Amino acid sequence: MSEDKKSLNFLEQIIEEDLANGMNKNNLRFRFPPEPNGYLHIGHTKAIGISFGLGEKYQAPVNLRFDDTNPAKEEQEYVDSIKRDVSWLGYSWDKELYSSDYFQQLYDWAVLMIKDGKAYVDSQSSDAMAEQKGTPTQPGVDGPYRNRSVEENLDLFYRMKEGEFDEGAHILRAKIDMRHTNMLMRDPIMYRILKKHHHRTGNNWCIYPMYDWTHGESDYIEQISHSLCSLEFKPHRELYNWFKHQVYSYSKNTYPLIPKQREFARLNLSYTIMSKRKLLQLVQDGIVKGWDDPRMPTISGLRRRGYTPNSLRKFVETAGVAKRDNVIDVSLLEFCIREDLNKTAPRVMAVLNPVKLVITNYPEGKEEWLEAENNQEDESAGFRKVPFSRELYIEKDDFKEEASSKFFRLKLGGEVRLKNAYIVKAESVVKDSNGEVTEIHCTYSEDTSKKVKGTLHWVSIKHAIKAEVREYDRLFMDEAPDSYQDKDFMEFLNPESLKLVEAFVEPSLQEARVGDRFQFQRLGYFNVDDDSSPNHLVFNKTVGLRDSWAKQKPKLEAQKQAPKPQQQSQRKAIDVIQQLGKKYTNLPEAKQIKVKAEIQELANNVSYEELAPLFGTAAKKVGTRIAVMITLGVLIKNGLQKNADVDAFIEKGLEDNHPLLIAEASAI
RNA sequence: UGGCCUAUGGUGUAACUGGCAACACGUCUGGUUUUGGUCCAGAAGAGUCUAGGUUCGAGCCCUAGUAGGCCAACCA
Repeated sequence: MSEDKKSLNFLEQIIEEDLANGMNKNNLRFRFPPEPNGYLHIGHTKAIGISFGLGEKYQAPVNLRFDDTNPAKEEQEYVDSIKRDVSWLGYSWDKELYSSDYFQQLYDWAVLMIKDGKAYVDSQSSDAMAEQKGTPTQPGVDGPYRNRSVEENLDLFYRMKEGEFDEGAHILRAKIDMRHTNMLMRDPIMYRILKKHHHRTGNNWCIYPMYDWTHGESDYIEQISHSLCSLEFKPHRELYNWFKHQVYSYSKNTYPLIPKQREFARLNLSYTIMSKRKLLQLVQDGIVKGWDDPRMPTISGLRRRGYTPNSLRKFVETAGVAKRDNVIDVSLLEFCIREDLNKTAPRVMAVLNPVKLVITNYPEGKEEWLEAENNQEDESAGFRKVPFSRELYIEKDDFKEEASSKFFRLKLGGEVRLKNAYIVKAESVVKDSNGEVTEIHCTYSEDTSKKVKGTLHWVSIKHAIKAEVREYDRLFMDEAPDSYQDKDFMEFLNPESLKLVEAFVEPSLQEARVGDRFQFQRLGYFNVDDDSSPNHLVFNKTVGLRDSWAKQKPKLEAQKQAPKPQQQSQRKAIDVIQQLGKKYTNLPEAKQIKVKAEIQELANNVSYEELAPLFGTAAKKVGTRIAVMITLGVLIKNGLQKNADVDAFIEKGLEDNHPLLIAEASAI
C-alpha cells in the first residue's frame, strides 16, 4: 500500500496544478511531433519518454504527429523509421497524424486572418525583409507592403495558392509588431511558395505553412492539452499563443480547449553529437555505415548495438527532466544497459584474443561435455553443455609468465580455475622467434573443490566456432565535440571507433539468431548483428563489463614507476581548519569542544598570511568564521601583533548574532 | 546596446512549496563469489554562483551583480 511518492518533475507539477484547478482528466492529451527529415536519436527518446510517459501515467492519449510542412527535406523513409523506433521503445500512439492533413483548415483560417487585417502578403526579397526585421538589440521597421488592402491581400494569397507566382515572389505574414522585443513577433512568415512534391499531399499545394503557424494550430485541432517541447522553443511560446488566440476566436465552438506549451531542457550525452544535420553528415560522408550504425546515437543504432528498449527508457527516466542545460555522462547509459542485460542475458564463453593452452596430462582425443549454468541471476535459465578437450584457447591477457600477487590470472607455476571445468597449473611455455608466447603447457587436476583466486573463460579449439566480433569505441574523442565555435566536430572523430576481431566462440552459439543478446563471460555483453548468418556469425559488443582490474592496472604501474613522493605532504593545516569550521555549528556541544581543541592544535602551524584571506569569509558562513576566530586567538597568544584587519574581523565577530562567534571574539 | 531562460557534490536530478541538503551514476574501502561481473556493507565528496535584503529561520522569497544558454532561416 506504501505508494512511495516519488517527487514530481516540473511538468507533472504543472499538470497536477491544472487538474487541481478544475481541468477534467479526460481532457489530457499529448503529442510527439517529429519532423520526418532524419532518424530519431537518444535525445528524442527523452521527448518521447516525457509525452508518452505522461500519457501512460494519466492514461491519456498521445498522438504521433509528423510535422511535415517542408517538402524539401522530408521523406517517407523517415516516417517509417520513426514509427518503427517509437513502437520498438514500447509506446503506442493514439492516432497517427500529419500536419499536412490540416493544410486546408490552416488555409481557411489564414484567409479569415487576412480579412481581419491580421495577415498580409509581402512581396519583397528576403534580404529586404531581413533588413527591416532588425536585430535582437534593434527594433525592426514596417515594410512597404504592410498596409495593403484586404482585397489585394486576399487576391494575392489566392493566386499564390493557385500557383501563379514563382517561389520567393510573395509570402504571407502575420501582422503583429515590427518593433516587438521578441524577434519572432516581428510579423512572422506564415506561408511561402514552394513548388515541390510533398510526400503525402503530392502536388496539391504550392504554398506551405511555416512551423509557427502550423505547429500550434495542429495542437489546437487535435485538442492537445499540454504541448511539451524543448527549451529552444521558449521564445516561440509567445507567438504560439498569439496564433492560437486568433484561431480560437474563429473556432471556439468546434475546438474549445486551448493547448498549453511548456519547455524542458533537451538531453545531451557526453562524447556524442545530437544534431540531425550532423548525424546526416556522418552518414553521407561514409564515416559510419548508415543511420543504424551501432556507433550512432540513433535509436536504430542503439538497437542494432544491442541496447534494449527497457534500458533506454530507464536511462531517460533516471536522467530526469528539468530546465537547465545538461550533459549526461555516457556511464549512466552504460549502467542502464548492463543492469538490464545482467538479469536477462545468457552467459556464454568466447575468446577474442586467443592463445593456445595445452593440458599435457589430459588424454589426446578425449572430450567431455561439461555442465554450464546459463545465468546465475536467473534460475529459470537452466544449463547447457560445453565441450572440453586437451587443447583450448584462453585470452592472451589472462596469462603472464611472471606477475605480482595482484594478478589473479594464470602465471607460470600458478593455478587457476577454468570456468565450468578443472583447475590447471601452468608448467611451461612455447615461444616463437620473436619471443611471443604461442603455447602454454599446463597440467590439470580433477579436484575442483580447491580454492583458487582466479577463474578464466576458455573454448575448446576443436569445437570452437569462428565468429566476427565488432568492438566499438566512442565516435568522438572530445566530451562535447560540437561545442567549439572555432573547431569542426569532425576534427574529433575517433579513428579507432570500430575494431574487427576474429573470435572463437563456444559451439552453442551456432543457434544464435539475429538480435539475440549474450554475456561473453568476463568480457561484456554482445548481440548478434543483422549481418550475421549461420555460417558467418557476427557479434556486436554492446558494452563491456565493469572492470575494476582495468582500473587497477594503471595504478599499479604508476606505483612502480614513481618511487612514491614520500608521504605526500599532508593537507595544509589551514585547509583542515576551514573544513572543520564548515560543520562546526552543526555539531553537538561535546564534539564542538573536541573540534575546537583540534583547531587550536592545528593553528600552531598556520601563518598569519594564510589566515588573513579568510577574514573576508561571507557573513553567513558562521562556522568558518568561528574557526578562523579560534585560530586567530591562538596566533595572538603566540605573539601575533594585532593590526587593523585583525581588529576589524574581531569587531565584526562581536557584532554578529551567533553566540558562539561572539564568545570566540570576545575571548580574544 | 535588447529580450527571455537557467544556476544545488565530478555528472544528472530531489528537497513535501521557508525548518540547517537527499537519491542515482561515477570514485574509493571491505566482504561474498567457479565472471576482477552481480550482490552486500561502508566511505569520501555540496553550506546550494556572488553580495546585500526580508524572516526567529532562506537552496527555496526580494534586489543587484556574475556566469552560461536561447533569440536576426521563405528550417522544425
